[in-house]
Amino acid sequence: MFSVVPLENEGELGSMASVAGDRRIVGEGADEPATLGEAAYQRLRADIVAGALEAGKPLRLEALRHRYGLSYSPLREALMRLQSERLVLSTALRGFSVAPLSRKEMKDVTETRILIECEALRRSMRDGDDDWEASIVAAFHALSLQAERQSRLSGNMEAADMLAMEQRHHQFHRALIAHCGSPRLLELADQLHVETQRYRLPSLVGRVARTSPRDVSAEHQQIMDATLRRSEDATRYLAEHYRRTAEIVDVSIAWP
Amino acid sequence: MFSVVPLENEGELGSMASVAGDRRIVGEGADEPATLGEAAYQRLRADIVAGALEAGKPLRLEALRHRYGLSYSPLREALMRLQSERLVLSTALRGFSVAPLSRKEMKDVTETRILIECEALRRSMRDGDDDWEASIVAAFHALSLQAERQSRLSGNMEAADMLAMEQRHHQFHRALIAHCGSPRLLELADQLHVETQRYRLPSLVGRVARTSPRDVSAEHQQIMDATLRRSEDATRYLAEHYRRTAEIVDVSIAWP
DNA sequence: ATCCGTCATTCTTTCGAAAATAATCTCTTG
DNA sequence: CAAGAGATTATTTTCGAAAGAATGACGGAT
Repeated sequence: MFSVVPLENEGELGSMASVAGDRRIVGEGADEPATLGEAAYQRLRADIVAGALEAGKPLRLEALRHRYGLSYSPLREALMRLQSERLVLSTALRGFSVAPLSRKEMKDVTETRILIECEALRRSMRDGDDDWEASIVAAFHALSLQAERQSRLSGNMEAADMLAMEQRHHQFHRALIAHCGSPRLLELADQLHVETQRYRLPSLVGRVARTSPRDVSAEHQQIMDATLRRSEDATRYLAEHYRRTAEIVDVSIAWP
Repeated sequence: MFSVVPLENEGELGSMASVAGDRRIVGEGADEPATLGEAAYQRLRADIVAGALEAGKPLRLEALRHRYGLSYSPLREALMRLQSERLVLSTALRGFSVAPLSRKEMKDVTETRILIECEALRRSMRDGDDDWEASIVAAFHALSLQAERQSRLSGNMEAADMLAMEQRHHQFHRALIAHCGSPRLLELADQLHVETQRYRLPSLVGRVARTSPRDVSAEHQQIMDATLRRSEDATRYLAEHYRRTAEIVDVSIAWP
């Protein structure tokens, strides 16, 4: 059922979609997409974020059709959506291409993300209740456990571990801002998160990124503590956290 | 070539797309869309914003097909895009519908817009040059002229005038933030602007909105002056401006 | 009457062939 | 040898028929 034809560039990561396994309690969970268009969207998105579809390269319909075993319609729909999310570019009658990466773009995404998330964090701190605090602590703990395991098995950082780590990380950051009360802000944060992933993931898969003696856990701890005591410091730490990451990615990527 | 079938509800505004006439200097300008999908997107968007496609109502493909004289593919692509922009909702195998309007939504859009535009204004004030200032003054002047004309011909506020006014208004606000240096922020502002239009336009077309003795021009003047002297007041006035508008729309709409 | 299947109907989604357009190549001609 | 017209190929875009899913209606059993 999975015939992933390698589409021009050799996909060193393959299709990393469908992170969650097949556990399903009732009819709930990260269920598989009901429609082929949705599936196309998810797989394309995952492949772009993971770098399996190289930035800047054109996306030929025929190639995609073979790669994913789908017809034009669902593919075009997915590409249309991805275009709105800035992961794909398209020119009128000349088709689609993977949106290119650039220093400038990364800077813009990072700063916009800081703007959005700091505001969301501020509102969450203003209105957050006990459950909100609890979910932050929980997410932090889960993240710590994963990081612990990771550092013990250091050396062979596999793609699967990477993804697990990445998910915990995302969940922690989302927990922080979850109580902001604005669906729009949360959606924006998610979207910007995906875009930053494009920059972080590929630069981490190969090397173990031990270039800088950075204690990410400590930074998270700091953000959480400040958040729980509802201090405006939290937003400062958060901004710093994101800027530092961007800085490291910046120097570790071979820009085009 | 134009057979606009009225699709269930009687479109009292018809398709208000293609604001700019047919002037075209070289090959430039607000040219017509190169592809049917793009055309579908623009017309659907215009019709939703103007209220010609009623909020909450389902969008049956067959009806759209007749209304716009297009086939499924371009329509679905357009709807997919509009979904990403929150103008259209869709459920897996149950098709599309016009995104509903709600007090809560409007509040959220307004506040998010304030967040984005105030930041963009701040950055513009920090980095703006002489050309930037000049374009603001120009946009303000054009807006004033239009408002002048409008108030003289008061009483019969036609849809065309409404649109012209709306455009000048938008151009003024865009000029303020144009020099922020972040494409993303500008795009977000545009998107949020479209969403707020949905709330303002329908509530203005029928009545002349003389419910409140509001001097909008004065507010614009105030914002511009503060901006030109690079005062932080500008962002406060801007926020107030948007909140006041939201307030007025709120009381003048018969919420569902 | 209420609940549960079954069937018909309506609507969405998908497919791949056909049309339209861009890109590339060939063959002139100045 | 460059430049341009014309033909050829590659690719995107559009179409409408066909497949697939949801909704509603009907009828029988509880």
